[in-house]
Amino acid sequence: MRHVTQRRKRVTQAEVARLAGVSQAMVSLVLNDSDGVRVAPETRQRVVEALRQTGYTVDIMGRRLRGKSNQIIGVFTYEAVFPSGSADFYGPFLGGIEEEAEAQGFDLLLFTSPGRRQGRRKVYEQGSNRLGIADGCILLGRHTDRAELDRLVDERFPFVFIGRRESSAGPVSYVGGDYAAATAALYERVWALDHRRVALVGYHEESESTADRRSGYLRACKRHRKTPLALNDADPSAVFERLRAEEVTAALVETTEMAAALRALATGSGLRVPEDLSVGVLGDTDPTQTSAWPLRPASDTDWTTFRIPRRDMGARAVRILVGMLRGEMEPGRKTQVLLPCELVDGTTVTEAPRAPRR
Amino acid sequence: MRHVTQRRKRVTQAEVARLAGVSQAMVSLVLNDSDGVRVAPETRQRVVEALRQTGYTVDIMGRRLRGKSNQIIGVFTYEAVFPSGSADFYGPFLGGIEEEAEAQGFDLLLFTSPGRRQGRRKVYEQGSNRLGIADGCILLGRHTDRAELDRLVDERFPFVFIGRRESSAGPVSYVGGDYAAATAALYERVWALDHRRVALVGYHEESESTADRRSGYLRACKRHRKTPLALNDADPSAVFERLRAEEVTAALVETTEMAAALRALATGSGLRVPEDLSVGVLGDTDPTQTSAWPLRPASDTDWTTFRIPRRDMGARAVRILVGMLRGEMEPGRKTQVLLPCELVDGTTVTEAPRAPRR
DNA sequence: CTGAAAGCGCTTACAG
DNA sequence: CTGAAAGCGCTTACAG
Repeated sequence: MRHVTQRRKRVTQAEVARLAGVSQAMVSLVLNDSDGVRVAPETRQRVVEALRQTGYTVDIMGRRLRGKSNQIIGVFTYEAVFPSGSADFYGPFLGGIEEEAEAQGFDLLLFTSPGRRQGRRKVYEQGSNRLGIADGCILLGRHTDRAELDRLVDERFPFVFIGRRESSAGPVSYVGGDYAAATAALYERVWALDHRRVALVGYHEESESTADRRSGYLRACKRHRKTPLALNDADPSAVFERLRAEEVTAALVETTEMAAALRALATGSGLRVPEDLSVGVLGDTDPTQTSAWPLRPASDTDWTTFRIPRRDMGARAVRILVGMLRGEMEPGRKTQVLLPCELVDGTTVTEAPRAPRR
Repeated sequence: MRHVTQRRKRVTQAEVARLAGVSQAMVSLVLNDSDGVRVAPETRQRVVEALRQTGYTVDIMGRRLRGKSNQIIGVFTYEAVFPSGSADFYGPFLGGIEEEAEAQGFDLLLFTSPGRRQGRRKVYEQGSNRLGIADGCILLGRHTDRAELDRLVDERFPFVFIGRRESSAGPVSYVGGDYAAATAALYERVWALDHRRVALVGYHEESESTADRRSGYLRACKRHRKTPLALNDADPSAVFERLRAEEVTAALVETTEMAAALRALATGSGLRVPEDLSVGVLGDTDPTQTSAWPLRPASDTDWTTFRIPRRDMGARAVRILVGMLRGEMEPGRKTQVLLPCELVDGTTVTEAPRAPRR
C-alpha cells in the first residue's frame, strides 16, 4: 500500500514494458494499435495483461508534447467573462465556442490571470504574448486595444476575433454580425410603414460595430433619397429634443438601454411609443454594455430589433481557427465572415402617425 | 521576419538561445529567474532581447512534463458549461471561480476536449487523466461518476469539488452548500407558522445533496417529535395523493420544478397555494436540472426557498485549491466546507390552514 | 557564471 | 514482428 503522505507516481510505459518483458516502444504500439496487426498476438496479449495489472494510464502531457499540438484554444476577453450582477453577454458566444471546441477535440483556456491594468486585461504582459501558451485564440468583447490588435496581427499569431475588427497592421480574421445589412433591413421595415423621417442613434464611442450600423443606415437613406440624421448617445435629452425638432417618427437605436431611455423621455413629454414614435433596436440586448444613458431596459418589452447570432458566431470562429491551426488554409489568408441577423418584430414599431406630432 | 507562407511554428528556447549566442539551458535559467543573480547581467540582457525579438512563450506541455506548474486551474464539468437553451446554472459558480482565479493569478482551463461518451464527459479518456494538464482542478455539476471520483482520489491529483462529495477511496476536498441546516431552518419556519404535518419531496435519484436535505428534514422532525414523511419525485400524482391522504399542510420540495408541478396538481384539485398548501423550495432554481416532473417553473413566482451561494462557493473552491498547490496544507489533509444558505421569504409559504382540508 | 547532459513520458520512423 | 534510438520542449542538478 502506498504511503498516504506521498504524491503517487504514475505508472509509465517503461514499467509496463518491464513487466511484460518487451520494449517500451512495444507498449506504445499496442496502445495506439495503429495498423492493427503489426504486433504478434502473444506479445500483444502479454502487454495487455501488464497494462491491466499496472493500471497504466497514458500521460497526456507526453503524448501532446510528442504530437506538437497542445489541443488548446485560448479565449481572451478584455472584461470578466462571468460578470456578477448583470445578465449574460458572453454566455451565448462561449456556448458556441464550447460546443465546437468539444466537437474538434480542443480544450479551452480562459485567460483570466495576471490581473488587470486599469480594470482591463491585457494580451501583452511584460512584453510577452500571453496567448502563446494556447495553440491559437478566440478574442471577443466590445472593447479592443488597437495597439495589441496590431501587434497580434504583426506577430502572425493565429487568432480569430468575434466581431468585425480592422487593424492597420493587416487583415484580421473575424466572425461578425452583418449589422449594416440588418440595420438597412430595419430601415426598410419602418419605411414600409410609411415612416419618412428616420433617425439613427448610436454610441458616441466609435467602433466597427457602430460604424457598420451607421453605414447600413446611410445606405438606406441614400436609396430612399433622404437626408440622414445620425445622432450619438452622448447627451440623451439633447438627442430627444433633436428628434422632436426634426419631426422624426422612427428612431433606430443602437442598444436596448438607449431605446428604453428614449422611450422614458418620450413618455415624459406625452408621446407614446410606438404610436407617436416608433423605436427599433439595432441588435438584441447586450446587458453588460454601459452607456451614457441612465436607464436599464425594461426586460418585459418586446423590442423590434434584430437577433445577433451569438452562438453561431462562437462556433464559426472556432471552426475557422481550427482550420488555421490544421494548416488547411493558405497561410496569410484571413477569413472574414459576417453572419446575417434575423429581424424580430416586436411591439415598438408601428405605422407612422398620420398627423404631424406636436 | 518569418515567412508568411509557412505554418507558424512555436519558437523554442533552443532558437532563442541560438539568437542570443548562449545555451538553451541559459534561456530557461533567465526565464525562471530562480535565485536572482546567478546569470551575468550582459548575458541576461542578450537573452531578454532575444526573447523579445522572437516573441517566445513557454510551452506548457514541456514545462508540465518536467513537473512544473503553469499557473493554470482546470475546470471540469460532466455537462456542457454553457448550455444552449436553458438559463445559466454554472454561471454563478464560474463567476466566482473566474474572479478568484484572476485574483490569484491563474488562468482557467475548461476541459471540453475529446467528446463525450453517452452524452457525458469523462475525466479519464482512454485511461488517461485529462486534468493533469492543469496544476489542479475544480470539479462541479450535479452528476458524478463514482468510479472516476474514486480514481482521482486514489491518484492524489489535487482537486476540489463544488458540492459535497464522498468517495470510498478516501476524503474529498469540497465546498458545498449547507443544505441540511437550510432545510432544517425552512422546517422551523413553517413550524412557526403552525404547520404540524410537513412532508419532504426530493429526487428519487440519490446524491449527497439530496441526502443532506433529507438529513436536515429528519433532524427537524426528530426535534419536534414528528413522524417524517419523505417522498421522492418518481411519480408526481402519487406524491400529491399521498400528501392529501396524510393531510400535509406544508411540503418542502427539492427543486422549483417539482414545486411548480405540485402546485399545478394542487390547483387542479381545487387547492390553493399557499392558503391550503404551503410549498417551500430547498434551494433556488437550477434550471438545467431534469426531473420526472413535467412542468417548467413559472419564473414569476417568488418561491419561499433558500439561496445557494454559488458565486461564493466557486471562489472558495479556488482559494482552497490554490492553497493545496502552494503546499500550504499538510499533504493528504482535505478541506471540507459547507457554506450557509440564506432563507428567502417568498409568497408560497403562509400560516397553516385552521380547519383540516377536505 | 555557463554549457553539456540527463530525463520527464510519449510516438514514430528506422534498423534488424 | 520487435528493439533501440531519436526527439518533442522543458528544468535542473552537475561539471567545468
